[in-house]
Amino acid sequence: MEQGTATQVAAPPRRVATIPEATVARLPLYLRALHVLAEGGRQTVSSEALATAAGVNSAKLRKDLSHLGSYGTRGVGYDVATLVHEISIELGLTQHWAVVLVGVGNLGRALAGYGGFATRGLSIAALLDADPGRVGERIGALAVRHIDELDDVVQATAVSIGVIATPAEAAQSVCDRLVAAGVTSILNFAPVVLTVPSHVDLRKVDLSIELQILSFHEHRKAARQAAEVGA
Amino acid sequence: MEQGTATQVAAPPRRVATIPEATVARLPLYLRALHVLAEGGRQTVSSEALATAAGVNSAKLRKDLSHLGSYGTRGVGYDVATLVHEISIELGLTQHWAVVLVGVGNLGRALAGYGGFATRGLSIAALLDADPGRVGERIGALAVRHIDELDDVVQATAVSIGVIATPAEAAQSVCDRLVAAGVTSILNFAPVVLTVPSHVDLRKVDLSIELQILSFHEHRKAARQAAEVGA
DNA sequence: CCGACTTTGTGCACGCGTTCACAAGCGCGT
DNA sequence: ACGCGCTTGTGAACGCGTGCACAAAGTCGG
Repeated sequence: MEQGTATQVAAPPRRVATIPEATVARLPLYLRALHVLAEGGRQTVSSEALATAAGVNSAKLRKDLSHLGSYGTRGVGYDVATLVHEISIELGLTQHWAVVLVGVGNLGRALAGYGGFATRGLSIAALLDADPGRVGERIGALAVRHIDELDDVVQATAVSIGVIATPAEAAQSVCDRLVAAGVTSILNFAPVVLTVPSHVDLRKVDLSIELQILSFHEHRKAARQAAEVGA
Repeated sequence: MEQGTATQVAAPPRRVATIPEATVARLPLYLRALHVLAEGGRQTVSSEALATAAGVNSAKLRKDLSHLGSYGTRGVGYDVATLVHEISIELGLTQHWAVVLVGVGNLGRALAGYGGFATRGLSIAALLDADPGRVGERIGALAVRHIDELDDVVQATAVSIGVIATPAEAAQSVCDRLVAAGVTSILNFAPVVLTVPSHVDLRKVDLSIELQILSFHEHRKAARQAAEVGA
């Protein structure tokens, strides 16, 4: 998230219509709900209905959408098709992004096959792995290639997003190689803290963390019940 | 997160040492970093060092830990073993939680095999699937059983946490069955918004959302560069 | 035993995000 | 043509989370 040091001209007063990070994180949610509505033949939708479908509060939804512009009609709601289009533009999904996925273990395989993973605008350009035993294996339409081909792949298909699904030990090394190859956004599934230069965007998903948070809440519930019985 | 309606006695003024949700979400991070330090033979660690290892700010770390109590020593730092213990207690990882995983597709298989998934305190009690073709298949130490055995499994092994890794269409139905069977915490990997009674904790992980957020940032970076060149 | 140094724990201020509540705006029926 | 009802867009208040900066508290060397 750190801006700093890299770009010396630094934030021109030019309005780039700054959208809050929290809003950006919800746009994909809205987009998914809208796709479902569109497939159901729905033409327009109210903030209330869309909010319910997306699992959020309607006021929040309206404020989020207001950051994109005024695409609703008072008394009617939002045009589903228009909103899909506008959100897609905002998320950059109207253009094509090539993704390279490194690490074809259980998780990597799952990600490669994940339907919603390659939503409109995003597509996996290559699957890479360090294990020679896995190289050549076909997963869906793609064959697994060796990690040493990373530079070629990035060059050839203009990859800008990398996904790391390797074991924790290999993650930082793979991350460095991705950065060196010119990848500027990285999604990390390995349970380690990665370090990247400030011009690279890094996001992480840790499957075990969510489970531990649930454990906490179970623990809490149990403690509360015990207290009630005791009281 | 909604409290409401279910528990009629509602929040006794009894101090249960309320910990901020944001802190809870970071505790697993600290725990992981501490385990690494402990394995490296480290006895004590300063907030500065631990913060770096966990990828957060040291002031934030100290404030987070202060919610658990005063386990640090001024001028020295925190005792690694003590901290591991205290965080484990807080997260409820000192007791045993049985997890049932529903949906043994690519993702389910990955989760079942995920090392960090079954951290201390959490273990997968059963793998369930609706597809008869998958029933009987062995994954690691467990055999896949049919979803209809859900109630038996929950009864027999006191399952309190359910993980949904099914296709989107099946998720709500599976969720309802989990709730009916008595599961009180659910982690959902299916890309749909699920509805649960207020006494059930629900968390979700959506793999494609993170990727779309990266797409947004790539898009932004591209737009900014274009603006700079134009200027 | 004392003083210098290190590191925790926290009071405080600030900013972001959420929610309420309502005026402005639009369509539709009459 | 006009008012009624519905829905958006947003101003304002609030609360949570973050980060700074420092006093309190402990260690260690002399």
